Amino acid sequence: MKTLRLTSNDRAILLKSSFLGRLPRSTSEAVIEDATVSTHEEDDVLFRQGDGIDEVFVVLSGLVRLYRVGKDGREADLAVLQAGEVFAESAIFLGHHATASARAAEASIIARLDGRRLRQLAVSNPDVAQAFIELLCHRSKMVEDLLAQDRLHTAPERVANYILSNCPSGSTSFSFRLPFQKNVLAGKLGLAPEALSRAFSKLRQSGVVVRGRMIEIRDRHALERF
Amino acid sequence: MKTLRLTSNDRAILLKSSFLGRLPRSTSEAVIEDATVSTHEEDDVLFRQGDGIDEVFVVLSGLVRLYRVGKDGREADLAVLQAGEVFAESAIFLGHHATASARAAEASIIARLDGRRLRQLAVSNPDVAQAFIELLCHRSKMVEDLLAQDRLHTAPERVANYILSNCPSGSTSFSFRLPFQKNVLAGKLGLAPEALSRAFSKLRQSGVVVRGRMIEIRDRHALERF
DNA sequence: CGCGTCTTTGATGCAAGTCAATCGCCGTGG
DNA sequence: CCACGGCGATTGACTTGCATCAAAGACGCG
Repeated sequence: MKTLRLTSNDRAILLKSSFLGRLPRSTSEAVIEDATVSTHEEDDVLFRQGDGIDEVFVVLSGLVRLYRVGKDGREADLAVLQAGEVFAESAIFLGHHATASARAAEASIIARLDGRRLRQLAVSNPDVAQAFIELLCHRSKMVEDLLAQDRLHTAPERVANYILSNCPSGSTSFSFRLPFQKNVLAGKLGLAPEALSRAFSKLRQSGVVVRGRMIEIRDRHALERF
Repeated sequence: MKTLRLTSNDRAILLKSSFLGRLPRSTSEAVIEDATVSTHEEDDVLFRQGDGIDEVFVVLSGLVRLYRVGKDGREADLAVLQAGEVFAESAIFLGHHATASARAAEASIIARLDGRRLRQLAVSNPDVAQAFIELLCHRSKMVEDLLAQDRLHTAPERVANYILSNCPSGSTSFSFRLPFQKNVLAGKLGLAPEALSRAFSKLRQSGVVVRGRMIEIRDRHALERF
């Protein structure tokens, strides 16, 4: 891990991030004033569940997995975060402890915003408070979605829903590129990699073609019925 | 369902609720000024996923299940809420749509707080914004906990953890009363009732005795090891 | 071209859901 | 007071979905 300065590209991503993107430009510029940046290699651990942290993290590039570990060492993903996404935001309000561990799933660049300063801003500036509230609402909804998927759907159904969520509702046929390795997708969906593979091959008969990271949907409606 | 006025007992519960309890007394008194109250019988639906709602709900007495339904009609619980707990708080910030359905799991009394007024307060009063932020942080953590439990632990382990979470860490032996029917507990843990039953009987050999709603733990440490 | 890594496929085992039958508890009414 | 009926809880038998282990196949990169 190496610490460095903010490039102008980094600034652009920060300003469009799921948190700062909700703020008026002047405010967000002020917030990133003292941001720090660090680079991490694949598999670097950013923090562990229970660690004391007082920062909010933003992915500038790369991929971060948020997970909990069971006592046998297995890791269950709670979220997979891409450029522009924010994480660990509740730690700064909740006893300054990480509620999960975080690890780079590929080489990544991460920005950190000081927790104390953000808390001050949240009281003095209603826009900042509002942005936090909306961010947290989205976070809750994300996790609720995951939980509901886990409890209601089988592996092929979860995969179908994931594909559909990456698919514009207009067109009947469509194709897109997975934003990460199948390995990581499996984790995000709460599946073993083998189960993901089998799910894909079951979906082939509903018109889903997988080649490498490219996913092709021949008939959106066949998938929805699934 | 019947609408009625706030009793003084209701007020006391509201003021200690997970949301209003974080506010200075003068503020929280103002917030509940225009609260409305309604009673519901067991199995009454309060709202369905996707319904337009612009209120925050507080359980005054009884029990409410928050759930999503799969397309086969099965219901997966996202939370089970008791007196003093707040729900649907993110709807008022997130497009005024319920992200889940809610149903009384037993006869219940529910208070409603006007969404528009709360949003106004959240911008004008930093304390209110802060209370929302903390509430949402807790909500996220709750759901994350559930997801992690589902993904990392077997049924008996989840039940053991549930028991431990109702158990003071000091004493080695302990007993308590389930706050609701086993049926409901099963739903909350993401299990079929039969699976919960089997889990309990597996835990008997670790010193857990179940009689009706009473749970008795003979040796806390045996459970922790499980 | 060859090697390592990611992915797929196959075989097997276990956890939990489902269906069905029984049990226990409690309240009702004879 | 006891018999009955109803409902929640338990138990058993079976099925299913997924994890796991092992091996082979595909892909990318040096």
